[in-house]
Amino acid sequence: MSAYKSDFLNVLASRGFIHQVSEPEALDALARTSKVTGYIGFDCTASSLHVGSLLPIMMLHWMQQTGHRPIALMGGGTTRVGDPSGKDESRKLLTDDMIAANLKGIRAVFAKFLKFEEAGGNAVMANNADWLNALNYIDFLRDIGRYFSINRMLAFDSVKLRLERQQELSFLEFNYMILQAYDFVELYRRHGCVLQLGGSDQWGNIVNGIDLGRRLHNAQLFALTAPLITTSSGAKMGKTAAGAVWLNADLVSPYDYWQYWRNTEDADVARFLKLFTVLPLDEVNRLAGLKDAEINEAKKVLATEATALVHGRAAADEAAATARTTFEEGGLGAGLPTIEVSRGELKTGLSVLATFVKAGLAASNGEVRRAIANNAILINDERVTDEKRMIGEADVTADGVVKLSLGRKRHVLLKPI
RNA sequence: GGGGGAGUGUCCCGAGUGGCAAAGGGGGCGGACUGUAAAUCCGCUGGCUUACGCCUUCGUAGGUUCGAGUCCUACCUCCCCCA
Repeated sequence: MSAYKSDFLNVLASRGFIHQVSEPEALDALARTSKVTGYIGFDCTASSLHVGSLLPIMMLHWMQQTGHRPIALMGGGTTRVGDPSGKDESRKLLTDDMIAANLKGIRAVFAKFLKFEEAGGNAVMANNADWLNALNYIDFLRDIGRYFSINRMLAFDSVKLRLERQQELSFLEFNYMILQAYDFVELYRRHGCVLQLGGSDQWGNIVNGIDLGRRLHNAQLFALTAPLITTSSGAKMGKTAAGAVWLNADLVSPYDYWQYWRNTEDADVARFLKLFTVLPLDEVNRLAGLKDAEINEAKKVLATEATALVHGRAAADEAAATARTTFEEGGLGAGLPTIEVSRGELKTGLSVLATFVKAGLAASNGEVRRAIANNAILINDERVTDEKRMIGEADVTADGVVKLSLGRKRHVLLKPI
């Protein structure tokens, strides 16, 4: 199904990771005969990566699995500049403290997907602040800047779009692509890295690095980009009403993470199984063949496997079990999100409005009121019609909790302590 | 430096004659139908309030007015034309 001879490109291609490759034959040959070192840069713009970043991480994972060496590059330096690619407006400048904190949050995720030295693997974690922060402006301009043509930079999409839409592009951001190109070359020097992977929007930035490598060291470097993943309905991956689907457990619980994947649209199941799980393709194809209601089985596998990658097998199984008792048996899943209240408060009685807000199911009392009017509020699976309804000790079930539901999908347990 | 235009509901786009909590989309949430899917239809989509109502909101700060998103002044930001 794919024309590649190397395991590396074969696996990526057959699982749907490849959008564009520069000089595919040469890279294929290289990957067949030697250990390739490749990297992806991750900017530290938030305290956690989200589902959107999963695709590049999976590429690094497969890279290592097929016998090569992945580098996860933290953008400690480039985040101080801000990548204009795909952005309509300038990003707010992050303070160095924020960047440092974000970097810390992001870093931990990689150990789940890659084997670093401490785990007996060859994966490398790097931070471009290590070399970018030390640059001297004049030296940099003379050594690197001389190779960049403004004429050509203006033609890059990330720049062109801003100019065409008459949106501000600061000189600071304009320099991002130069720094990213420099990163590539620096990693080539330090680690013999010859491949940069990334999302399709990174193509231009990566190609710049290839050019620079050729000019400075006569090196042959390669680019490989992944397609932009949207759902079949065209929505971007990883955004829900509650916000981004973060990978860190303190931001999105394994249960909610599992639910995110469980609710995948039918048309996306096969594609997502290939991209976001490590199941063998045979198994993926079998699951993808399921039709109609049976495809729900495939969705559960997708949810559990995807959750296991990020949060571990135990958490994934627990999320699956919670979902089963909650949705299929109509019972109380022990793993549902839980909030605690004192018995004293419960004895006095809690208002429905305040409690649902406290449970995070609604943002304001008004929202709960509207939800009640829409028949969306349930206590112990019983519809609430009176917004003055109080929650008291009598509502505590035999399981020792009160089940709060917004609609049929979102549940929170209220636990007296 | 001169002339012209723009900034709207804290997700986005976008209408707005002095009576405006502010049209219409998209997105999101909920309901019906289903399979925790899609499509479709319906409802909701500033805060507080049982409610009358009160409060906050149209770039910022003042002003005119019974009343300002709308008119006036200054300022900020962006865009276009001229220099």
